[in-house]
Amino acid sequence: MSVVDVVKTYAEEITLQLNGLLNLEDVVNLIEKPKFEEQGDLAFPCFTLAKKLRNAPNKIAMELARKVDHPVFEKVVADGPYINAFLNKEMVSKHVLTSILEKGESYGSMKFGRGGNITIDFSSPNIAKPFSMGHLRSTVIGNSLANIVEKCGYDPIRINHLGDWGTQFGKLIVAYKLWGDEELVKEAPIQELLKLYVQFHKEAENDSSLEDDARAWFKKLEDGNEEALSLWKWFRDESLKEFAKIYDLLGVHFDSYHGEAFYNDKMDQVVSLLQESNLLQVSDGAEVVDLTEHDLAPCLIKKSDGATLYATRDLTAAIYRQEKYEFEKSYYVVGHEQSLHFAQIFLVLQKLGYNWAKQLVHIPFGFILKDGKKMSTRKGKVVLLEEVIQEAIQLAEKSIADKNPSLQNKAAVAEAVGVGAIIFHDLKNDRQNNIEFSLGDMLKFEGATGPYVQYTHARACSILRKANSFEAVAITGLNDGYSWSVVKLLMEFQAVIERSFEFHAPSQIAKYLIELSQEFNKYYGNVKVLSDDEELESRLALVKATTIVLKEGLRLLGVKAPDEM
RNA sequence: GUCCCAGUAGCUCAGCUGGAUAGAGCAACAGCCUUCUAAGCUGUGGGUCGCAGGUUCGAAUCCUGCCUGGGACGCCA
Repeated sequence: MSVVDVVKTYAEEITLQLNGLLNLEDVVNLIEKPKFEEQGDLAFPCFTLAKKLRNAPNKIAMELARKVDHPVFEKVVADGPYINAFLNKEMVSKHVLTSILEKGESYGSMKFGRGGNITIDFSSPNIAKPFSMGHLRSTVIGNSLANIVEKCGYDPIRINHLGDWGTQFGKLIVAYKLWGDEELVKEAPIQELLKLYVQFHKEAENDSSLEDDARAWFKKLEDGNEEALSLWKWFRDESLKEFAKIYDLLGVHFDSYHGEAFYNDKMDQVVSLLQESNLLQVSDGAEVVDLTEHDLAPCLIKKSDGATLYATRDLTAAIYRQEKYEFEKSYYVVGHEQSLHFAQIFLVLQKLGYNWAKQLVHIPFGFILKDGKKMSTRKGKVVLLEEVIQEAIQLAEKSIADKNPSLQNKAAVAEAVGVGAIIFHDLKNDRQNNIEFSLGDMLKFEGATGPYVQYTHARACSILRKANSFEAVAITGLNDGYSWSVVKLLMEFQAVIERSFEFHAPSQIAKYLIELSQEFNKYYGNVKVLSDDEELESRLALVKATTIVLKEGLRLLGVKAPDEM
């Protein structure tokens, strides 16, 4: 049983009394959650009816409330212009708890995706640059969306579209040849390459010929020049090793690491396709697709020196992915600053006659700001993710030493808590918000945080461990207000997942988990679970069901839920 | 200049497909561990929902204009 079921029942009962004035769907859409606990569990506002019947909403509510009757409702009352229904706590909680225990971690799973593929392009860090806080957002949002989509019955294809191609490599090669040192690079590849990259931009401010050299070297790379290629490969390998450490810590994996370079030999076809379709125009020596009819700037396909651009690769990648995966949807979890770029390539694909272009979705997110401004790699202004993660883990270790020194496998728990804090901090707010970088906020373990949810889960697990035996056979349902608040939230789980899918919003789940934790902690503080009476089994069922939903919800965010902490 | 995103409590944010008395967390203050993990719970104070119009029985929510912050706007990605 879920909210959807009880809402439907309520709507059916109301519709029955309306003689076709409103259809079932209208009524379902009108039903809302009352604002205050004492107003009941479901509310139906009578304003629309008032208009149709030309009668006062309060009167209509009074009349209807008298007529609606169903065993699942304890009572139905008129409250001003609303008809408020109070659910039968015992009956509903019995159903909800039994169903969660039966389904276990598959509670809340849906099948509407019917196994269709959804490709998710996320993380996509740039080779030879450090994995910054900025990439964290794409990584955790994309990873969570993959989990959510899977929970809805789709098959997610996790794609790490590595930034392993482009003029930046020309810059890097120039910088390395001018100032680089093989030994230093071998010792600390990412730091050293970043230094070279930053130095390049500094020197290029006074010497614009460097930019020309960089473009030339990138052209050589694209044409298969051996020296360029071997340097490129070396930079790439070293970077991937570094990234693997981070992904391991975050618990993220990919189905494909095909980055930009992978499409290098596939772009010609796409360019010819554009030509055949008469979409290409020459403008200032570059080849572009004009988009003025859509009020957009033209999409650049080839530079005046014949080298390709970002758009060329993304067009090629989209076509390749459709051919290979036949996706039903294709997500791009990429920063908000690239909105124009994606609008352009989606339009170009449509102009090429691809119907599936409608299934492409750019999922933008806000920046991580430093002092109110976007962080810039070019100036070396980055905060390294790995350092932040390590710091979080150390803090978690300290916390454990302080609060639970006898804990087993401390290291694993500290990692789960530290990493959980960072992931949760990123996911709990709307994607679109810019975030001012704050180490303090990320490392907070109290209040609305990942560790708070994890802690709630661990507490609940602890009760279950202390219960002598728990067969879950004698669940009779619960009737008190504290457990009811928890049960009501438990039955909303599926609806929350659906909403997070619809809006590509992991934050919906994070907010929900906070709320569930708060209600459970109130319950914990007010009700003694382990006391021996006839409701013991039902209370244990509530506790067990809560652990299931908390753990599964955290999993959808990519956060672990230790049994003890 | 054009376009996109945002503006809600001291701070960080929910609420935004219109509905009842605008909510959390942090910070401040005051309580609660001989009883299931105090990373917790309870209480207090704190708001012209950026501003001005409009639509509506009803607007933080929808529309228009303006202000503020961030971003994008051709050879970076």
